[in-house]
Amino acid sequence: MPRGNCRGQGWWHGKFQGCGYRLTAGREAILDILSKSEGHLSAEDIYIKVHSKYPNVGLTTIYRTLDVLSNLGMVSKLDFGDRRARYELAEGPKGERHHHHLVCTNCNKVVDYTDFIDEEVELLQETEKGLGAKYNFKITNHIIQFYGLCDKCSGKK
Amino acid sequence: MPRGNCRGQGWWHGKFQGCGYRLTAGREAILDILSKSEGHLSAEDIYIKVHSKYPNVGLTTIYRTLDVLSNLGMVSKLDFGDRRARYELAEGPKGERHHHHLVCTNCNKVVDYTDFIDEEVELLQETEKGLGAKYNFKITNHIIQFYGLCDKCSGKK
DNA sequence: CTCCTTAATGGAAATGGTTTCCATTAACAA
DNA sequence: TTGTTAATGGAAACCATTTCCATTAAGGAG
Repeated sequence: MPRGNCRGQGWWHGKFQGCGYRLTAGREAILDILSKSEGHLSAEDIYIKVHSKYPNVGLTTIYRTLDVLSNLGMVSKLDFGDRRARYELAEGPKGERHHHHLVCTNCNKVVDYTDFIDEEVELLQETEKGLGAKYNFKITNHIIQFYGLCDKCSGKK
Repeated sequence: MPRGNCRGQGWWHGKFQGCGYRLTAGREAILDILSKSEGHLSAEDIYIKVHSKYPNVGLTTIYRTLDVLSNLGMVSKLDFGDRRARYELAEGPKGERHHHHLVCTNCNKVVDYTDFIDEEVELLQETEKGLGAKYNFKITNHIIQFYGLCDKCSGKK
């Protein structure tokens, strides 16, 4: 029962119902936390933050909701190599804070960069459109990441 | 002891020693399998293939070697959402078979695409150079993935 | 507003890919 | 050939994530 092929324009209050999802306290709590937090939160990070405000929301719901949001394209699920998924709000393609990631494969340090984003976004939108048409995909999200060694780690022998 | 900041040009026979890594039968076996296989292999896939030829290579070594190769930028570690890492040889940035991925978030189907790759590669190389300089990263690898619903999955309600 | 269908929930238990441990082996520089 | 130490493999541990299932509640129908 994939319902991710439903893409609204506005913000989530309407987005959910329009897609057949129910709007619950837990889901609102998670979106609330996500929109107020900077950085790349793990499911547990989110659980702790949500739990302090809504103690009756369980970890399982966190995972389930993040999965839904991810499928809807509202949240990006990221892997920085530290053995747990990280999540962040996916702004619209022209969103102000749109960025990609630079990851150190040694210490797992992550740099959010916004340089070159404009050119990237332009190309990605074309690519997305072209790929969607050619392969019949309804694309909701994308990920770009560069991997390497950061300043400190590349110095060490 | 990060040694990934060592990037040779040639192929792996020399690449290893130059970086201080030892060239062992297991490592050769894994590279051999990887270079002869199409597709996105899991650690276990590789283990099975390697094991049939070199029965004394253990799964642990597979993981360790893939990690080394990944840090060297010779192998890309991928996440398609099926709960296990996938690996493939990372050709040079201008390699013939260079491609990126389109992933269905419902059935985990993966499409390798090469469309738009030229433009992408060009932009990515500039970006890589710029980012490397600005943030002092020695970049060895990158990943681009589009997520959405494939033909079949977007039809279902 | 009330009823009813069924999506959503949460806590506990299970899962399983990946890592850790450690004694043993072997790569390769001297 | 020898010595140093990286590399190995098998078993056990790890732990993020999923599955189970009985219970709750969202929201459309009347």
